[in-house]
Amino acid sequence: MAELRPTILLVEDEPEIRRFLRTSLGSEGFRVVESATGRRGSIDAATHKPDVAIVDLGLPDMDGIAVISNIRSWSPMPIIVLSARVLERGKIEAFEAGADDYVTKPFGIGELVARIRVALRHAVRLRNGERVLLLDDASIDLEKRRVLRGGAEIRLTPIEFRLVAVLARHAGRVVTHRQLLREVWGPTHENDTHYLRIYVKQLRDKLESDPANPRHFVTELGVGYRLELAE
Amino acid sequence: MAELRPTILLVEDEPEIRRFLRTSLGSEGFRVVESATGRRGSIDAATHKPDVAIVDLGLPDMDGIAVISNIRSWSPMPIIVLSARVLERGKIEAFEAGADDYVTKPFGIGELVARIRVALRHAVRLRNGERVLLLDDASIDLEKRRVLRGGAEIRLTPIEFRLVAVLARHAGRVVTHRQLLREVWGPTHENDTHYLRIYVKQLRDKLESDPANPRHFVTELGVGYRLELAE
DNA sequence: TCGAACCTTGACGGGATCTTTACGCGACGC
DNA sequence: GCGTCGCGTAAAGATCCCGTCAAGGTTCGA
Repeated sequence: MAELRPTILLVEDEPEIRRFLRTSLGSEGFRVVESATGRRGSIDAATHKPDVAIVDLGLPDMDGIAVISNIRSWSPMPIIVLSARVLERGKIEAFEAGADDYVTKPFGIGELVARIRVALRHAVRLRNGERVLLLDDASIDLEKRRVLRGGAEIRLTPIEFRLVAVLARHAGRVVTHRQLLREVWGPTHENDTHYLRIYVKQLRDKLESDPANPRHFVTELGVGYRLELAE
Repeated sequence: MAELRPTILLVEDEPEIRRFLRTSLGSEGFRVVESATGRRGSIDAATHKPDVAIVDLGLPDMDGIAVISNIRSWSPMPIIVLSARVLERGKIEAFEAGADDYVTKPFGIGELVARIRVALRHAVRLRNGERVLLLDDASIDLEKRRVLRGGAEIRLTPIEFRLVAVLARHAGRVVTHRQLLREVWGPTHENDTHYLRIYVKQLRDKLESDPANPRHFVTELGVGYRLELAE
């Protein structure tokens, strides 16, 4: 019969961390497949088709970024990055390569499990290719290009709409400043992160129930923004 | 007596898919007319005057795009495209040829039925079997090319009529400037957005109860126009 | 041949939208 | 404690887009 537990691929070279995660995640009800190198990780991702991949950035043979790009070239599976570096530009590179989330060592197992659960939820949503996004308070119909909030229609300007559209396409995943700017304003404005602050605020004002404490348009400090949909 | 069930023309070469859709759509209350080739499809569209046409893009004898152009040259009937290609190219071409909606294989029958219903809802069938669009104040008969308002007939010029027809086919969703210009004036006038302003105003003057505050011919700033039908 | 209906073209004003500039705040490192 | 960096906020200026009016120009039928 089919395996019911979600499968997690763990690409990590340090044996102690592997052992630690094997037992912790196992007791949380996950099935764990381990790869000690980037090369094996890329292969195991294809053969085991895990529900989530956890990739350490500090791999010996192959850069973790390469593993991410590799997986992302053929699969939309959620990828969570594990890294010791705190404010490294590796973080941004990881997101641009297609990572979904990022956990810095040392990390609490509770935090990691929570992020895995979030990633699994998103994956389910992605599979039905929903074209109507639900926020707590509002709904966004990408096809009809319409936004409703409490029954009333909200007007979005062209740029505002393009911005939600890009964020929505990567819903639940961080989109870097550069990516957003490139897709909305074009490659010539890749450095005008200022625009983002302005327009994200406008979207919050229009779509968040409490714009001062955004629950959906989440800022990832130093990296970019993430659109979190309703449960 | 007249057939009450909506008629659907299915232009599809693969027998299994035809059989699958014949039974599924039949049990949903539709009458299905089948054409195995593009050539026959173009003919059947004219003879059976279906309420909706479903066209597969991967036809053997004649490209599905050609079938769409063919139908669109003489009828505003809703056309839903069926295609295995994930590629954007075919999609865009289909829309530019005049398709109204797009479903990619493999598709759920539920999704297809929903889209058929949407396409049908745009036109209301009257007692005598005619299909007309209802605005608060006026009614538009696309087949007979007649517009009534408060019992009296309103004259639309050829271009005005083509413009409502295109908007009506996509009722409820935005149609871009480019698309409108291409379908009404032809590809050589894709940039003359000025025409649209003029003719949209004329349509508003003729069909809106308060032309200064249009409720049906809605402008989407920087994007295009949208026709909003009565509830 | 003439006129009416229709389509095209140009000009202008107002408003929505985008861009630019400025400032406050908290986190962080020195 | 101080300066820097990234972010949020606010508001003014510039720009773009749309609606409107009106004057040619063309087509078509009377």
